[in-house]
Amino acid sequence: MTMKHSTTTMKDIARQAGVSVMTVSRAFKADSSVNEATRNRIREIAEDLGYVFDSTAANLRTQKTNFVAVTIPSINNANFAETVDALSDRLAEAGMQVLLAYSGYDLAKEELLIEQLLRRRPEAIVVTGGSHSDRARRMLSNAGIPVVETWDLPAHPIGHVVGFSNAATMHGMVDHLVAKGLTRIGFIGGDTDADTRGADRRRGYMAAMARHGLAADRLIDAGKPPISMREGAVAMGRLLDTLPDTQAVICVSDLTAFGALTECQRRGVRVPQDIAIAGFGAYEIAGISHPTITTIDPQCRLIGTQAAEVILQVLHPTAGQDIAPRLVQIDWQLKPAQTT
Amino acid sequence: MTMKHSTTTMKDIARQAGVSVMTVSRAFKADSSVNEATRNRIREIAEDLGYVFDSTAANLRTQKTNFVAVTIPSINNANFAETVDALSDRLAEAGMQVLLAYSGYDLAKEELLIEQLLRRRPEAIVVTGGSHSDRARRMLSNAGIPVVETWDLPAHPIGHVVGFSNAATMHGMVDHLVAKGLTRIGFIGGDTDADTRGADRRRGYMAAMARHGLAADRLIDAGKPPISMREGAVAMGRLLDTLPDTQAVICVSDLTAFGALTECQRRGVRVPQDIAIAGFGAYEIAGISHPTITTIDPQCRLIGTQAAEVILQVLHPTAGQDIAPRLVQIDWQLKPAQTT
DNA sequence: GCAAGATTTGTTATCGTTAACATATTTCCC
DNA sequence: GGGAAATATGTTAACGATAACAAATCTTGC
Repeated sequence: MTMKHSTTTMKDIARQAGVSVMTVSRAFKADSSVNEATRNRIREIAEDLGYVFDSTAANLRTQKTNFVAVTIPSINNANFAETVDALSDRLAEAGMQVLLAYSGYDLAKEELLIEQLLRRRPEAIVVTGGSHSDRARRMLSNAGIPVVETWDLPAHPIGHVVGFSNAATMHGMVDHLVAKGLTRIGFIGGDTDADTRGADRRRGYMAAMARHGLAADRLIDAGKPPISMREGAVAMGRLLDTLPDTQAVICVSDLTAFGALTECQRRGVRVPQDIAIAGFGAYEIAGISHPTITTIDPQCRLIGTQAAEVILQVLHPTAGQDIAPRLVQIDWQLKPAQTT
Repeated sequence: MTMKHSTTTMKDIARQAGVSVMTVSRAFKADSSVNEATRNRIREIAEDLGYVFDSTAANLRTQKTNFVAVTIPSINNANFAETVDALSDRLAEAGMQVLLAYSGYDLAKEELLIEQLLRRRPEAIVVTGGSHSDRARRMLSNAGIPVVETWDLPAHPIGHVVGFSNAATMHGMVDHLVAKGLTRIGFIGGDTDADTRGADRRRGYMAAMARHGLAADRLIDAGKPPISMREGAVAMGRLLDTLPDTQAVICVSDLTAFGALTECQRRGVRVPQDIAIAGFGAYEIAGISHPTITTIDPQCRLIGTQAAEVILQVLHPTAGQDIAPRLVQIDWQLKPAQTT
């Protein structure tokens, strides 16, 4: 009720309740021994004064912050959003929160973020991908907390890994298309390595084509990440202009693929009869666009829950559990377009 | 280089540098007076020991945390993501970070989040919408920090407001459709008030129809939020089954509208010749789908920057500035579908 | 060369909470 | 009824940084 602007502390409550600060502190902990009457009186006074517990003090004293830091490349990406959502849900069950930051597909920015996050003393940190600046790697190694790299299988992991091979998914995709008798297969993706997972997919496409003895020379650069629908449409226009005999095109994501699809629709090019379109990510749109889009489901939510699981196991090891770095490989799945 | 697991503090650096802790503290502040040689030596030792500044301690001592708490209904929503992105960009310029939390369109969960966020002592808090539980309202009022409600124009604002009338946008949309000679106009949206902005849009549609003397009886319930593409497709199916003479349908968001569009495509119903489809949010898909979707641009990024602006003004008031609650009304824009 | 000011460094106390230990009070059983 | 165990509360110091003040050292001008 009271309209206090200066913050109320346990001291204020203690004074009013005629007890020590320690008793007030105990009154807010579930398991501590305080007389029920006293506890209720303290809680009432606290509510009355509009008291809000101060985590900053508790964090310092207990050396626990109860949150996990997470970096993702972009906040505006349904794939990462789902991973974070799943991670967050699982951690919440254990009373932990997520502190989210995003790098804008920029490793220098990521380094800065990691430093800022570590300053807040998270219990663990989850990063997207296996590529980081040297200093970022060093900071993560020295942080003394569990580190989980996700969405990738780094050649030299820093700590734990929950991910999959982006290149392998493209092998799966190329195999799928070749099995359908398609051979002139293109790829639409970014031109830089800023999106390392996108770049891995591009390399995977090239390797897979080579393995089939096919030319991987239908590569369309769609510019700097994030590459979304608009870029996909433009790139598809270029592909149709320059290499009209292309039979199939793999896009770095479903959003790009959908953009490409719309460009075909605008030009009267029939999909999949004239050209087949594949994407990545199992975004909602892949399953609902008309026609639907062949895609790879990287199991975004599973990545999140597994990352949470690793963190919880490492932070609260049950007897007989090893402390070795975990490597959780996620089984992605190819989801073919529904043929109508 | 050193692989310390127990955390290094300023004390360790001070000892090694032969100075007091205070000097170490100063060596990390840009403006403080420390001998250049000493500062460099301290910085080197810090780097060498893998020192990471401890914000939890600084936060407690200075009573400043340099972050702004933000709640949004869903992390997987491009509209809110853009607002947060813009907010975050602007705040970063002022050296502040964003702590993001999402409520899952649940006011009880929002209350819990707000409490958890306030415990971490943010400098300000930004919430989405103007509907909150009583306790949440009370906590926000008493927090003693700037509060900004966004994406809405609450009847009884808690503090500052940066938003627009969701109902008004639907008036604009209905006017637009009626001007095209369409009268049998439906609405696809949620069945509950959990998504308060969605509910406001529905009410806006009904009021606007009434104002034109038209029946607002073509309401299709698409279920509980979040309502996305799948729900839009299902709802459109129901609409076409039950009210096939409908001339236009307004959807609670562009994602829903796109889902509806695909259902029409699957059924061979021509858009916009047989039925016009409108959405909300100016999502990328509205401008790129084939055909494109008439939509309302709520200026997501502008909401974010303006919210940041309000916060910065209130936290660092320049001379002669009033301290009255700000009301920033955002000018949404109707973006008609491109007629081919 | 020396006082006055500028620069650099140190000392002490503190932010709000809680672990660890100490003490007071109650309960319970023989 | 007395003493051990259980329960309830208090005291002290600490987490790691920094504001405020104090002191030491270096400049500078005349």
